[in-house]
Amino acid sequence: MSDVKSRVSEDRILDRRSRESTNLFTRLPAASSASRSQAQRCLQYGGGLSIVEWRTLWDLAEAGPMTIRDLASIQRTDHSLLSRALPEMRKKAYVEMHRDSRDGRQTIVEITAKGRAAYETAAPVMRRRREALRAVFTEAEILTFVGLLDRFDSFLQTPAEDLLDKDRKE
Amino acid sequence: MSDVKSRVSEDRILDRRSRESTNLFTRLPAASSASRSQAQRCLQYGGGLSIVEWRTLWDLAEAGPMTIRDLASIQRTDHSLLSRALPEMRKKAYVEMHRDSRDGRQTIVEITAKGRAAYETAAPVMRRRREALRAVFTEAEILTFVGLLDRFDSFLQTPAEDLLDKDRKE
DNA sequence: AGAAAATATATGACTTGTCACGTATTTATT
DNA sequence: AATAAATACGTGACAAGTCATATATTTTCT
Repeated sequence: MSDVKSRVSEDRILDRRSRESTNLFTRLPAASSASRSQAQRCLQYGGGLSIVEWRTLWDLAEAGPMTIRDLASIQRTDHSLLSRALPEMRKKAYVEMHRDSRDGRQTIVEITAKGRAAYETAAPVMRRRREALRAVFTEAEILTFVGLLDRFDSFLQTPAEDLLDKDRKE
Repeated sequence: MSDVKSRVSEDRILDRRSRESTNLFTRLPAASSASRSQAQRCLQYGGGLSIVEWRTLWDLAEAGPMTIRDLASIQRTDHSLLSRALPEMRKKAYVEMHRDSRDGRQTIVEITAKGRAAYETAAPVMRRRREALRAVFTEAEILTFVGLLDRFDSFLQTPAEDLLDKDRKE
């Protein structure tokens, strides 16, 4: 809808937009934001968890207690995001946290009964969403997609200096 | 690097991580964030523009003056992001803004000489980055990638209700 | 023309996410 | 054992992005 302008845009604008539509550096953030929005709306239907809360409860419910570092690694996000979200989740009694006795640096996070209840309210909604996605992409297409993302990720981990000093090879 | 743990993670954690690695809803935000970080580091080398500033100057330099709505459409982002960034850019004298005389709702944004200079400082760095990406993906692979993103995007525009009430078809 | 609907922009409140840096603890080195 | 290096986490500061809502201006409909 929003693409169809009632007023005629000038060609230079349309050209620019069309050109940018193949720019992965533009497309990925856009897709990611849209995905986040859709997830937030789904979670509204499933009890009102935030995305971070949902992901955390999901991981804990499926894989059991783990450290903040493990959660961040599974969710492919920064530990600080969890570090900030977890105290709030503990306040809501979704999780319990305690220092690891074998490694005093680590915090073990564990889901509570109330956390599991919240998870089970959201889970059917989120499962439907995943099923709906599987109706759009075949298994093979998902693997292609993921393979491209793997390669894109590894490109993104190239330090900026290496990208830019392509002449200065040692 | 961060994937290789010196301490042995339990299998349940590794299994969970591996399972989640094919979850597009996890992978896309991760790739997008990594892309943003890399861009920010590149822009540090190219004069210190923010991402929003860079995208805006790029569009204005390449396609000429346009409205906020046009910029948002090209950048596939929310207009409010631009709405907030532009006054700051005007203060830095990167852009000029004036009301459209033909449509008093619209604001026409135009690049200044100083804005163009900032653009030209950043542009070679960002061009190198795009070239580096083209060394990783063939033209055909990019098109495949973009095609998958198109389909993912259109899935994401499905309203949450439609996803969830798949039984209740009218 | 006048009322109603649509559009463009601004703004407050919020979420997700990064980075840099500090502290505590553990592991590695000498 | 003592020191150095690495690791886990917490936290401040900030960027990017969304949504809802308000306001001004056009457009459309009657």
